[in-house]
Amino acid sequence: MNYKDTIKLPRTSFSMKGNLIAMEPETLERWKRDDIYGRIRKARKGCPEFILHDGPPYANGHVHLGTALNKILKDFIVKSYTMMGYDSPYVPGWDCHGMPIEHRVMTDQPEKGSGLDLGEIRHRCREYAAKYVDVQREEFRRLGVFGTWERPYLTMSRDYEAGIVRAFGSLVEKGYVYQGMRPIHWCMNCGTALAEAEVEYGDHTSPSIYVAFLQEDEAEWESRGVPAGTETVIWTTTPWTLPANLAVALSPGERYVLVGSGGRTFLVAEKRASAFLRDTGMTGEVLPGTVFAGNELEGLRMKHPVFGDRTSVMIVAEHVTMEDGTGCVHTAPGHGAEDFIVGQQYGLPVFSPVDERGVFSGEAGKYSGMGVFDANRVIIDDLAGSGRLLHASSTAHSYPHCWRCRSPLIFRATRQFFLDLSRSGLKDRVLERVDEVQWHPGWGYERMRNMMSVRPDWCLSRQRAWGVALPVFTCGRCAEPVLDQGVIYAVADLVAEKGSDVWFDMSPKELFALAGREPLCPACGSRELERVDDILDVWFDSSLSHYNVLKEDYGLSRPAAVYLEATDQHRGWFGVSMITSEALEMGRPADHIITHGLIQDRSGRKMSKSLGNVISPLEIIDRQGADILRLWFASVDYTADFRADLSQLDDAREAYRKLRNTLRFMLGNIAGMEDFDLEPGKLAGFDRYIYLRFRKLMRFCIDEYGRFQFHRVYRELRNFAVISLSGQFLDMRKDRLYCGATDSTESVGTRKVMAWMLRGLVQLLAPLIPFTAEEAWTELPEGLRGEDDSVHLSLYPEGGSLEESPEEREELEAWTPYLEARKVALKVLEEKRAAGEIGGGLDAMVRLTVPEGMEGSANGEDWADFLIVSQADVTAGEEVTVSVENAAGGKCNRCWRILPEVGELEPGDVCARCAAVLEGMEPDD
RNA sequence: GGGCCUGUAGCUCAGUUGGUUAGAGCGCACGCCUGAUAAGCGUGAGGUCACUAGUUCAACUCUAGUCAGGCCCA
Repeated sequence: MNYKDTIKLPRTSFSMKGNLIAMEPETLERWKRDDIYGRIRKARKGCPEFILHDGPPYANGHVHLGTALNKILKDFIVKSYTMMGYDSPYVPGWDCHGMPIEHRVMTDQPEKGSGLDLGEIRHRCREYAAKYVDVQREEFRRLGVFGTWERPYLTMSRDYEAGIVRAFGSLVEKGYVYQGMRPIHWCMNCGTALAEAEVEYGDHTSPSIYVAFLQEDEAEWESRGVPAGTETVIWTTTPWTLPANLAVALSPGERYVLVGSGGRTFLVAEKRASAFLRDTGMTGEVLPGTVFAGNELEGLRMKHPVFGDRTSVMIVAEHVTMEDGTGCVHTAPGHGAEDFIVGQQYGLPVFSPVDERGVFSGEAGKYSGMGVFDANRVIIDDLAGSGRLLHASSTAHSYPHCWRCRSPLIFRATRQFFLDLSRSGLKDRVLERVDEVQWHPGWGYERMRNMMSVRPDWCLSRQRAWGVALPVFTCGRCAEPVLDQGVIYAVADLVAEKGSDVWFDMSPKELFALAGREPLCPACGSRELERVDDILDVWFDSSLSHYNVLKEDYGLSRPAAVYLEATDQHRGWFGVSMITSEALEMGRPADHIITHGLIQDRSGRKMSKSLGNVISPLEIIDRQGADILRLWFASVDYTADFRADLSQLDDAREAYRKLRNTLRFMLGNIAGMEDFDLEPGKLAGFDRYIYLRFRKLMRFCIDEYGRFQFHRVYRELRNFAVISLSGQFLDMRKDRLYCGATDSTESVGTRKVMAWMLRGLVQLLAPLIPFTAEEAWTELPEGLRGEDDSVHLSLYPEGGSLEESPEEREELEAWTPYLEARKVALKVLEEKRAAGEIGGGLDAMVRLTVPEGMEGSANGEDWADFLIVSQADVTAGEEVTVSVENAAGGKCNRCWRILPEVGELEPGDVCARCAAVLEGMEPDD
């Protein structure tokens, strides 16, 4: 007879396959319709706050894998803390100003942006940024990330821009802002500064000259062991920068030697001596016995090669290489980035006697009025005339050009505005704040400290179009900067009303009028002021999110609990935020600063379009679903760089499948239950074990969520599902669930503990796979689910209720020998199976000996059930021994166990237990 | 060149204060079940713990260095 109709097989509408591609968008729709995020906010109102403050991604392009990782990690935190009972709002933001967008807008123009006026450029940039805010917003939502998507913060919003101006005013008021000089790429044809991204490198032919510097103060040279008359040789391809020469840089650790040639003595690096002779065509040799380390010559002075009345000083610099030239590097701080930095270290002035058209100014003496490239010839001739020139030729090399007009660029120092980090001990104060922050992982602290302590003053001004203007002026008469906080604050108010474009539309007179004053230069009394139309560095914009966003308007407060960004943001957003926060006297912006690694391809290389190794998160979502992507990210330790390979996705999918099937099986077996009131004390045998194990699991996962260790949560959940549930508990309980009497104490206990675990499991999974968890939650019987119709509204058990008592610990440990005995038995069963003596476990009868005291039962569990065999014969012995033979008796046609009584009862083809169950069933059951 | 970081089975991760034959899951191989079935169960094979020196009775774990890679600077 077929008894299939008399057993209770699992029944559920929770399908085996996820079909996430269809399900997720529906769930999103439902969340939107039900305003799930708004309801969470309401439900947690008044609870302790836990604010994760969003570092704004750049509003350009589609979401890539790294951005997705960042947002998903943030969502893990927000969702888990919400379920821990915190009020954890999430306000996403976007960084909207800046070069990449401006560059994009300009290159999209047929004529590379020529002909567009400033207002039009800014307008197009704004539209471009707005477009990508929309694009990315939808992509982020699709990931299942909860937040105020309908009201994010944008650095280009009027409020935010006004906040930038106001904060700038405050920094001016506190005296942090000053004007200084700094060299930048300059196009003398367009008369404009260029950002690095606008520079195109291409071939260019330049002069190539060797120039010998004469000593000054020969006695000092001799005291360092350098013979009088020794000439220091430099090599350069930009003769026109020689008038601005202030120093010669040597490598501190390299060896320098004297080369004798034609009766003269030259100082060059040992490694460059032969190349020097070869290139100049001179004959000569290294003079034996005299070697100097670069740093032994520091501070010596030379006569300036073109201006006899000026001097040049010997310095040492790390950037000096032995790849070309003489190892003695002509240094003009006004004409090179490295020269500028080393010049700052030596306190050299930033001398740049070249105007915006590339013409020498009055400071360039006899060259005044000449174009710099025209002056090359003249300078070379002068050097030849004075005997300073050792050799001249020309060389083709890679040289920076203007992206727009293609003409070669020059490096030219310009006036820039800086934030003074030494003012009021600002840097030291920031370092104190760094001490207050909890860094995850811990080395973030070292990194931030080291970076912050060597950080130079922050250059705030940029000669670009797309950003917030520095609200400052210069005097038309004396050229001094005019920084007026009163005007700045008045401008901020107007920006709040009309946006940051207003600056460019108003005259100095009108702008001062906002503060009720006439323009006036405090230095010279002139009323002729000029607007500075520089914009602020975009880092300044985003650094102020703590100031502009962590406030009541957004339902937030400061400091934030968490900042979470990739490790490159130590110098970026983390660093600049710490600076402005402290400069504005607002303390630290966040309690915890977490970093994640960067995403690379399988071999550790950066992902880039040109390498063709890019993995798109959007593609993964389209093909597999957001929960798979999220599970993938949950599985890795994000603190290290993440070598992403699509094959890892197979593993995430497998994990998902296993978790889903486990939920499905449990859902199927609790179908029809109404009473979910778990009484742990009444649980017996392995039910009790699994109960204690699950308590431990919950405790562990909630702790690890608290510590932002998602991959540990993932690992434990997955292992628990695979080993403890699927491999042990559920497998072991199939007989009872299917064939046992539904209303027996054992069946009821098993179902209750299973239902309880199911609910907990769905909750623990919710932050990681929010869509699937929600789907499972809706499948839970109402009595189990409780009042929350969304899993994301539900709360984890209080920490205290999960605390492990010593008794509980002991009780759990008591199971170890039984589980070990089970392992041994399974192994012997496998041997018999391999030998062809048995097939399934139910064919077997196991004889085992176990240590004294274990023979009665498997810790309250029937040994045969525990081993999933038909019969077990257990006796006390010295150690665990197992032998397996074919079970004797008849096969019960209902439960498939082989038992001796089968055939001796009525009906004749079932066991005693099944006979009794059948007896108790209603006829039409 | 500097600061910080990473390197344990094919993959993702554990390895507690240095202490017996380095663990797990997945994958793979083999087998079982056919009442979780495009499911479920079991067994097994996989690692000179990047490398080299040192400290120690003992090092994946400590020290120094090397190699490979990453980020930020220069």
